[in-house]
Amino acid sequence: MSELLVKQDAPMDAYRQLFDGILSQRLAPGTKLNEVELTLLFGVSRTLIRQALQRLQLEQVVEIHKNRGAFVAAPSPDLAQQILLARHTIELAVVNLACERCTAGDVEKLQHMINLEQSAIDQGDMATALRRSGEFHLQLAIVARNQPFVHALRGLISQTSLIITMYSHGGGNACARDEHSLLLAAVSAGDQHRAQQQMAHHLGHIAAGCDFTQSPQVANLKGAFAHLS
Amino acid sequence: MSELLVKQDAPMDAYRQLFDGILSQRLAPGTKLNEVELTLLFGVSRTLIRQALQRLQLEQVVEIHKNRGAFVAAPSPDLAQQILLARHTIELAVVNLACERCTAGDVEKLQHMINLEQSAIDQGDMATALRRSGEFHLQLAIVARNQPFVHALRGLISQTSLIITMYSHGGGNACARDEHSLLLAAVSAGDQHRAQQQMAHHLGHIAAGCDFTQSPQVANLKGAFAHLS
DNA sequence: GTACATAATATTGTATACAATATAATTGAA
DNA sequence: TTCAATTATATTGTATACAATATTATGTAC
Repeated sequence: MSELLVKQDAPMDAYRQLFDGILSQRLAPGTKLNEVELTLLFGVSRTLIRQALQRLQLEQVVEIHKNRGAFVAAPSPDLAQQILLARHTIELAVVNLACERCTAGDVEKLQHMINLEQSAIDQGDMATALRRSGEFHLQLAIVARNQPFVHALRGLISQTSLIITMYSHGGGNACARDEHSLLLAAVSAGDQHRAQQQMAHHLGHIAAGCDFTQSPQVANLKGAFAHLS
Repeated sequence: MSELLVKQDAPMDAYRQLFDGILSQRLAPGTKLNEVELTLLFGVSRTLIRQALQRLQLEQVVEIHKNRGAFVAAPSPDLAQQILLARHTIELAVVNLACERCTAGDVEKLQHMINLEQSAIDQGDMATALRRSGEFHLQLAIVARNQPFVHALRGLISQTSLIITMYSHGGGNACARDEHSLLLAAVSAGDQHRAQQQMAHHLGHIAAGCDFTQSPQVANLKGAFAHLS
């Protein structure tokens, strides 16, 4: 009976593996995503690989250059700031709605996600923590019951992960748990003003932890040097 | 020499034809989009048709049901209101940025688009007018110089067209030209407060022109009845 | 005639084959 | 050696072939 639950959705799997790889920082910004390599890695044909890549492109996590191939996105400093601004706008609206519509069940789920994020931090797994942090924010949009916001935020949160990878200098986001907890407290209390303040403060921290003045460190040379060993 | 300019980007063409068809209301919400039919219409293989359909799906203009096929999206009343709310939030932010960044060239381009929209109205071609109206709003986001907003609005504007097709009862959007002109005046003057007020008023008109209480009129039965004649 | 079961067809899902383009390697000349 | 031109290779773009699923049609029992 359990075998029935292992329904393998091949196209979704390829997409999700790539997505997780990027958000877990195993695939650095700028990395070339060779189609046949991915074929061998995931055991599906190029058709599905290309489907996954196109989807990731439309989420702005991957860039596809005609006849050149797909690359993990590497947002410029200018674009990065556009992304953070857009996120700011949408998340303020989201948290506002969430205050109105958050149920007891929602609070429980959000609290659970905070705990998961914290346990990743405790284990020193910052990549997982970053991914979980993003999932918390996305869950807020789900609680807000606005599908377009969920859709837009999915891309923006993913891109934020790339931005942090590229521009953040260290421990600026260690305080995330407290901030998420404070945010959840305000939301579950239905206090829109305080929730928006918390969200603005939280997103401000992310931006403050980044340095956009120096050119980004695109670490895609790693693979190019690997064959010399 | 002119032949060189006719560089046919096949995948984009298929996408654009479908997109225009939907936004010009030639393809009603709920219409089944048969892949081989589209193959014959556009003269490209199913590969490119499926690419275009996937892209339209990610813009939420098309729904794809596994093993069932693709359909022109038909947002429910609930989803429709989520879409209009999201659009409201983003367009207010956009118009705010546009006030700060609008150049003389931008004003000229926006004015030109208003004129195009008006000429379509004058000719009684409301489908084209609706499409041009959407292009004006999208151009505002371009003027705002925020790529994520452009990206999100592209989908939201397209979906709004579907919503108007499904739920709007007639001449509610005839006043569009005046409103766009007033909006442009405020933006080019850099008057953020007035521009936001105009935008809110304008989007309010769209929502006011719709009736979400009665169930939507999905006109995809037309084809089903055609063979009886 | 209706309802169900079964077979035929149509449609979508995935993999592969071929074409077009870009990248890398090789050769030759200055 | 260095640069350019050319060939060879690798990679992406598109079309087609086959597999899996859904839809429709047919037939039979009641």
